[in-house]
Amino acid sequence: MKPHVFALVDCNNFYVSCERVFFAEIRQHPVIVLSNNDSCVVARSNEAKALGIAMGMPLFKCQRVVKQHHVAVFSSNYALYQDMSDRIMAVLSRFTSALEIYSIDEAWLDLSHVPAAQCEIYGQEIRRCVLQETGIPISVGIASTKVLSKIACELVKRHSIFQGVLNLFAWSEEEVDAWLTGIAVEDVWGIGKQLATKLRPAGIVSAHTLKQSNHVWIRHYLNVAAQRATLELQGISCLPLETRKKPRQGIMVSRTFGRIIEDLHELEEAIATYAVSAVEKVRRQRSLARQVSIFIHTNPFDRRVPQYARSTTATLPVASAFTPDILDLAIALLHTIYAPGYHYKKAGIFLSEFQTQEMLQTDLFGIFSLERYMIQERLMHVVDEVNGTWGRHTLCFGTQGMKRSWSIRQMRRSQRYTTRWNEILTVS
DNA sequence: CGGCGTTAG
DNA sequence: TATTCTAACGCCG
Repeated sequence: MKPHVFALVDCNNFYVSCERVFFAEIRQHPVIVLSNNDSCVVARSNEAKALGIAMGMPLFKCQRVVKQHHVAVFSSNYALYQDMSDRIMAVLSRFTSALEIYSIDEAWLDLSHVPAAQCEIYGQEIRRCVLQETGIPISVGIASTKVLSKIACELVKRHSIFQGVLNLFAWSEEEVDAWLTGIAVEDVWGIGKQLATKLRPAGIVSAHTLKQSNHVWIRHYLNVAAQRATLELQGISCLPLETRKKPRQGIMVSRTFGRIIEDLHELEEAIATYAVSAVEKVRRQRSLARQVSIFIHTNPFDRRVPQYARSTTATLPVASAFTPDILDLAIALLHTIYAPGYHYKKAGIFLSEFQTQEMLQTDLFGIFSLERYMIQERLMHVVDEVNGTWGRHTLCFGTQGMKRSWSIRQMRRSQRYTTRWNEILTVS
């Protein structure tokens, strides 16, 4: 059997790179992108990393450095990033018959059809095309397992000598092991902080020492995830390419508010808004949800105010993707956990116990009106179409409110250059 | 089976 | 003034 050839494509500092595509002036400057409410740093350019700005750091903790070094700061613009991601994935799909889109900025390609000696050139060609067609720089790691291709990609980012592509097939085992010695064990994909803490007393500190250890012992001492990582380091592929996109098992929509909410009515607006969005996602993957959970809580970081956090769950008699069904239940649930007098800071909804639309139809004969179900489905389809074409808030439910003054604050969001005609880039 | 912890991006 | 959001999986009781 031919060995697998995995190529991991990882976009460099993805959100920052997206902003730089449309803003040439900041291409050599330190740049960061912030999370919702402009609170935490979620993406950094290399220059920003060099200034010591850490991932996940609250903005207020690095405000001094940001001012002093004129760091360009952006709110996150997910419409832009998702659209750029779609374009990149479309380019990648031309280079392989099996593409696994792993995240918004990462994908694996099966390169088994490419001779090992050609893989580096092939990777360079992928890189050139993505850069030319989208403006986004990428790193490519090529190896016989997913974990090794992750490490190859990491080495590419650490060492500019690789010029964006590293093919581990081109190296001897001794040479690969030498590189693995320089990778800390917690930087191996699947080994996080906690597992690394348990491995270190056993003398396992690097990717190389993990590779040298006995995978059965690792399995018992830690867990199956660490065992798989060990085997993959040894070149034994345990993590296959997963090209078939599986529907989500649960869908969560939650937000920290732009300000404190005390009023039940405003909490209703928030829960309603998140519920509408969650059911849209359920419909997009052609599922129906049976279980609805909601939660609300105060700001756990604020020691000065009394804390309150509750969640609750209910199950629909029949799974549904009809927004009013979920919305009514969510609001009823909210009434059961709301307590007046608290400063609420965050709320969310979690939908689960999915069924496919196809399965439900066969289960349903005789249980309830199929006719009514089909009318509801068509109504939701129209709503989705209108909102898809004219913007997310074109057709809303009354409970969502009109002002939504509690919603997230974004002071520095760039234009949605690629998805809104009225925000398209103009050249003068 | 539900709750919790860990990992990841 | 101020601390993201989402998802999967495995372990444990």
